[in-house]
Amino acid sequence: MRATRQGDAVSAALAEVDAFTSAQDLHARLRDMGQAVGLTTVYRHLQVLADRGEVDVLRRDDGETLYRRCTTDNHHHHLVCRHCGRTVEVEGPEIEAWTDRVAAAAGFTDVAHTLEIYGTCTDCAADPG
Amino acid sequence: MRATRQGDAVSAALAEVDAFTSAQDLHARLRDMGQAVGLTTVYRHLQVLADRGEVDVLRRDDGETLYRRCTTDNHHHHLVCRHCGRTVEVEGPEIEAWTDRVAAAAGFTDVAHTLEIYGTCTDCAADPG
DNA sequence: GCCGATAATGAAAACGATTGTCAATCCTCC
DNA sequence: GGAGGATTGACAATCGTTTTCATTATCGGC
Repeated sequence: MRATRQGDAVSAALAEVDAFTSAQDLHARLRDMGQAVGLTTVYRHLQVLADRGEVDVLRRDDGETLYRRCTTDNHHHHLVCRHCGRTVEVEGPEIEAWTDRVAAAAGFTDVAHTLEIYGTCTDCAADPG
Repeated sequence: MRATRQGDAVSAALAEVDAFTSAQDLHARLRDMGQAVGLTTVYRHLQVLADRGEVDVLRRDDGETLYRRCTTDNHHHHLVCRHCGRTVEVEGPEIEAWTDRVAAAAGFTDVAHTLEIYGTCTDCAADPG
């Protein structure tokens, strides 16, 4: 992919945000930064980054898709604040072992899993605004 | 909620399907059964059943929402065939303990989690058509 | 068994996130 | 400094889902 102002801007915006963020939110954030990028283009870059495994993808209950640049390349899960989106990455080898064991017991192959933990972070618990 | 032909039909259709099923799929299934129910009505009943905890809800990667009448009322997870939707319910007390422990360590409160396991069931592995 | 209040239905329109279209624009390599 | 091909972005289209609202059906009271 070519280096473009828009691509760089999307990557930079992602790097600045710790929380899981939607495409629309990033679009607005870029506009506010004076780095306006078309919404379509934001979606496109997010898709490419997701395909490459450079961002993690999460789907909110209401259907909006959230993206986040994670710090580790290892398989991990997320502890996500349901108010502000702030996220802690967690690893749990015992979880992987458990899911593999359960799936094998049922005769399932080609196994993958999704696990996300939702809660209220300390900041949001202190300031429920 | 009043007893209606449509409500009964939706519940009956759900009872007949083992797999996680979409609203649109149920709608078509009902029509084929000669028990046609408006799509809007199917959505409405599914929403009510989901709110009551009588059906479990799952979101597919493409955004479609899937529903399933589960056999246990206990908190459990799903081992879902990504080809046919056939589902095995699994419980994992150690998972609950782990997520609670991890969340507490990070200071998160009001914790919940989602965990689904996806794979290929024995039937679909035998007949990849 | 009938009636009326009111809940349920469903066709069509609205909605919202996302994706496709396509002409204009921008990189990159020569 | 082009030429050529990828990238952009305004707009329209898509698709699952929800809302609207006039019509229909249910059920408690008579």
